[in-house]
Amino acid sequence: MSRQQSPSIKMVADRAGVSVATVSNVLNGKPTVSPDFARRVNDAVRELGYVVDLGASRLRSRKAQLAGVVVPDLTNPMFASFVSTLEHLARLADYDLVVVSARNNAEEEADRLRKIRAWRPAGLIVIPCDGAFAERLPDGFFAPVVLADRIPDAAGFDLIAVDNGPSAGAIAAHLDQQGYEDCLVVGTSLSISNIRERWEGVRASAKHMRVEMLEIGIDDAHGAQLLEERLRHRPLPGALFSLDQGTTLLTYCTMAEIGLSVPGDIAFASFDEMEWMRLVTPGITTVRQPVEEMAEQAWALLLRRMTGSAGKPVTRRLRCAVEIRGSTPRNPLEEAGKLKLGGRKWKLQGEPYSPE
Amino acid sequence: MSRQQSPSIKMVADRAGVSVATVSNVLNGKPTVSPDFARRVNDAVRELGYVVDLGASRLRSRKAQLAGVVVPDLTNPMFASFVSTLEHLARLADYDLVVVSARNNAEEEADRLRKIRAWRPAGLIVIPCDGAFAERLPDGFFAPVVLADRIPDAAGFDLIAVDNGPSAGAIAAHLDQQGYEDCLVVGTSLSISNIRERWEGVRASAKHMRVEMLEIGIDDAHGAQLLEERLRHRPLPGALFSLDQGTTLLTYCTMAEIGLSVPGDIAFASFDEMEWMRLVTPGITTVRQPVEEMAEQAWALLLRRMTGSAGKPVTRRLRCAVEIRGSTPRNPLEEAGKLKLGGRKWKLQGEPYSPE
DNA sequence: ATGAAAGCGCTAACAT
DNA sequence: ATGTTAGCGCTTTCAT
Repeated sequence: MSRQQSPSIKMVADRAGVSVATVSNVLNGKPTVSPDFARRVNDAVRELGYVVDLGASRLRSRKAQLAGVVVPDLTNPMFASFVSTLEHLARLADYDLVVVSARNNAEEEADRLRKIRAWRPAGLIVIPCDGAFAERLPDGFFAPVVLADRIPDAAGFDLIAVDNGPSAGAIAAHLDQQGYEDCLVVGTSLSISNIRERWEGVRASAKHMRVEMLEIGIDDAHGAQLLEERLRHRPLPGALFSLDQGTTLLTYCTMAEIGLSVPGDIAFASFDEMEWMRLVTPGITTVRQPVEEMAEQAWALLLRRMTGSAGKPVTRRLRCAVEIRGSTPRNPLEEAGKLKLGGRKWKLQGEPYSPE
Repeated sequence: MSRQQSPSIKMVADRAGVSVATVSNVLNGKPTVSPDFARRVNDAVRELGYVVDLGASRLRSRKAQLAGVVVPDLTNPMFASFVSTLEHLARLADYDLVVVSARNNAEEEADRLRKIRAWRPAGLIVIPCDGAFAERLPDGFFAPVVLADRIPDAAGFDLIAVDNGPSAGAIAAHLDQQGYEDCLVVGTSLSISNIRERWEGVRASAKHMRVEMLEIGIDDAHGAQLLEERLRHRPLPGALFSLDQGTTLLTYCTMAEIGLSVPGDIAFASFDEMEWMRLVTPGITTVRQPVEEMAEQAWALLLRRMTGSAGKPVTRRLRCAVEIRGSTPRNPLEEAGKLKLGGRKWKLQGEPYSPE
């Protein structure tokens, strides 16, 4: 197999019998080319299978039309969906995208962030690994950055996230109204802004219900152990609310393993929707995040910056949908006549809002 | 916000008081630079936050160190995992990756394939949308291409896939041994090589059991209708085997909607493992594909080609694991004493093999 | 060991 | 309307 070279603009020019400038003009749709020349160029392009060299083109024209995307983990369906939507939007705007995953590792994120600069992107969309993102951004990063999903410790970035607090609060209020007296809230770590906001939301909204937070960390094995200890301890809380995808999976499996049935022994709700949640019986009550919309807003914010808009960093929050299912029924243990609310389906909807 | 330029090698050279050639030599680890100069250069690099411009570097050095990856759909967890593994491997080999999704659309795939040439990748790993892939590859594509997961109609590519036939056959044999007399096999379309191979595998391995193929296409709404029609028709088959992820989801929901219980009314098995399959009760019997290994092999094959290895296209097949769960119990309707086999857990494992 | 200069493929300014 | 030429940021001879 002989490794051939890609044809260059020079070869196209020679074959069409014109100058390279004319080829470039045809390719870039400059209106000053005669139809005859244009045809000859297009023929040559087709015959050679010529495609412009983006690297060279960008180098010379100083036009970027390239954005970078950094996510914590591509195998997380939420982030995959985020990236997929961005890809679509970028294509519509005739931008290229360089996508990298930090593989859930802050060091690797720092490395990717450094490396991605080598592509000279016109802008960056990042879902940071954790709040310390700003420290990992190489200083003197010259392109605009839009952060999504997770809130960094440091200000100064355009930001798009969901309304973690109110949404988690809606679940807590629901459990409250269903008559549960205590709720175990489980999440990886309060050092992650999302988890912190959700926990605060729960605390603010649980009127009658006692709430208790359990941080299980990122290590699944250790987390499962902590969780199992708590679930074997008595009294067992009436309800369990898990604050992120990984924790939900771990929790659901752990409960099954130690023989706790949902909702017979314990009610169960989750932040983050997964497809199996409507397949199991009963279905799991969840908060569904508007991932596509988050991607759209992130792209809109970045595009604004890349096309030169200045001004103070913007923060936008999107509303989530709360999906009430069978895993959080009216508390059967509750004393009769105590609370009489508890609808079957809520939906927080309406325009996204900007807190400031 | 003043949009600053990224620093150039020239600025580094000026600041360090050396020539650009020396800076380049330091950056590329050439051994001929004196320690003193190297230090001055490194200091300047750090102070300016300089990162090489990959576009310019690649243009001049004619070194690629860049591979393209095209998958049908990033939101499919299997493909996401494939990409994530590739990303890791590429990084280890100091390659960059350009990842694009065809968004389940052959036209878009063709477009991305054309577009990705502009990056001048040294090679391509593609999971094609369908068998007609070769027609969509621009002629005169100058880089080596490795195809994964799906087999194209035309030969001439390095190929890595799973042993669809034997694995699907193992499920069919299992159902057979469990005493089911007829099995409805459901998949999107036999025009997709995977589905075709799986169906052939089923046909070859079902000894006593009658098998029937239902193609439901890629349009979910229409597919659900076809499936519902068949499932309302009597006699209902004793077992259902769904051949791909999308179909499995659709099938499982449709069965639930029309009130068929698994395995009470019908046994159920699926090709492709999803996380919820061990969470529902009973668990779903599945074939689990070795996605990571497929990515590793794909990368190994491509790397071989990119580093100049010639020779005939290679085809490799990987073994899948068959996971027997509660959704395919011994057939309760079966006449006593007819068949007495049916173990609880199979695993096809061992070295991957190459059929030729 | 270091620097000057050429040139990768392309676009843009300018000349014709 | 077309061609000529300079030069984007970098690496690589080739002098020194």
